[in-house]
Amino acid sequence: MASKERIQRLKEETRINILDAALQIVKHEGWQALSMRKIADVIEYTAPIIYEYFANKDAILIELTRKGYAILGKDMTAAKNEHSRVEDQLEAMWLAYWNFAFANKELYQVMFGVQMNCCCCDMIKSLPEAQMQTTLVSEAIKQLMKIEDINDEVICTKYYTFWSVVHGLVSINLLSRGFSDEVNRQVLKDTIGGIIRSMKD
Amino acid sequence: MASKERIQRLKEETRINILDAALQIVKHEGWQALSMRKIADVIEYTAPIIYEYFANKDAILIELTRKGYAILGKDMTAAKNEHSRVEDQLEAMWLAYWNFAFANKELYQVMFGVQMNCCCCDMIKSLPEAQMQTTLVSEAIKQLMKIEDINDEVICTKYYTFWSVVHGLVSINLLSRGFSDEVNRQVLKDTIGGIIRSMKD
DNA sequence: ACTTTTGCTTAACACTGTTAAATGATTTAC
DNA sequence: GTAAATCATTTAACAGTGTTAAGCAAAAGT
Repeated sequence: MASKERIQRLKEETRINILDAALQIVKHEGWQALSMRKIADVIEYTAPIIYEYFANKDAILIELTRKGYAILGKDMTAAKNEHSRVEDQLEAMWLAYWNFAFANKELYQVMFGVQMNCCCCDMIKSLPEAQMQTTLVSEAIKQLMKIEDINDEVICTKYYTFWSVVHGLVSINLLSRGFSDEVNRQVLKDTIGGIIRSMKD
Repeated sequence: MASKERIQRLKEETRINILDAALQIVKHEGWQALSMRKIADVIEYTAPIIYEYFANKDAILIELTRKGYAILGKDMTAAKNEHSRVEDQLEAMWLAYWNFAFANKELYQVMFGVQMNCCCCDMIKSLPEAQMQTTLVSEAIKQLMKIEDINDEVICTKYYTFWSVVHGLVSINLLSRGFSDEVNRQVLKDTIGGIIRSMKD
């Protein structure tokens, strides 16, 4: 009767193997290349047995998402516990978030839907249409800052700050993580206003 | 010999039809549902003729990306021209960016790679693992703020602001739009520091 | 020893992007 | 006006995708 337990353990092991295989494939070839048959190849089975462990491909992605959140939670908790002042805790937590994203790029991508569905990543920078945005904003920043402070890197930093917060807000909303319009408008106004103020003095 | 031009015009028309059809399908069924055969169905041709106009599916996405940048540039320019003070111009431009994203959700998604590859959007909120992050940060925010200011909505706003800027930074970097590590660290530190300071007074 | 269950594979379906060959109409050449 | 060549378009095919159903052989239960 103990063999039942051994079998149960083996089953859990292949379940983990499936997840590991999926992550391994994604790390090597990207999300686009992940397929049931490739996972099966890695775990040395055929594709249909995966459906004994996961309802479908989405279920695998969801499980990896959960895994990601678990690690992120752990990392942020650890970061918090390394500091006593709340300010430091807060800063450390977001730094942990940042570090998590790059240490677990693939998990972050599936957790928050960050990925191109075409190979244009590096090509976009060469699109002339894509430079209008940068130019427009950079010009305004230049005009707003004191002459003695004008410095390409600081303009870049300011532009980047604007873009990050707006893009962050937008993408969180596009993935329907539903904050109220009230909150959205508040954040948008406050943050942009804040950055503008920080440039004037 | 004028028939050559007529034919040329027709060709350009179907080129536009392809792009329109693609966008239409995506608007109705999402990026995941976009296929060459469906595009062909809409323009009332068979799939292979699309390759007379675009090298492959990616080329269509890239073209839509360019279209998106063109609209975004136009919108931001118009927003700028409606104001005379540079501060107002800057704010209006980012508001235009924000509005563009929701008025052209599908274009924004392909431009900046914002999309889930599994249907977990609304389900994620119910993941217990996903709440750790929110809880941890919200706790810290609560501790840091004056007692009389504690208010669920303002905590939500602050949390959201943190998250937006960090997530924005992360996703821009994950799509390899390559700012230097120097700039990244600067933005991260400054912005987080700024938000923390804004909570203490 | 016979039956049932289990573990796994093969085969299939309906899709996907993409390419090559075939077809049929239109234009060009003589 | 007829023959040749070009053009637009389609059909067929290939290799891949997620997913399901049927089959099969070994193990387990009786």
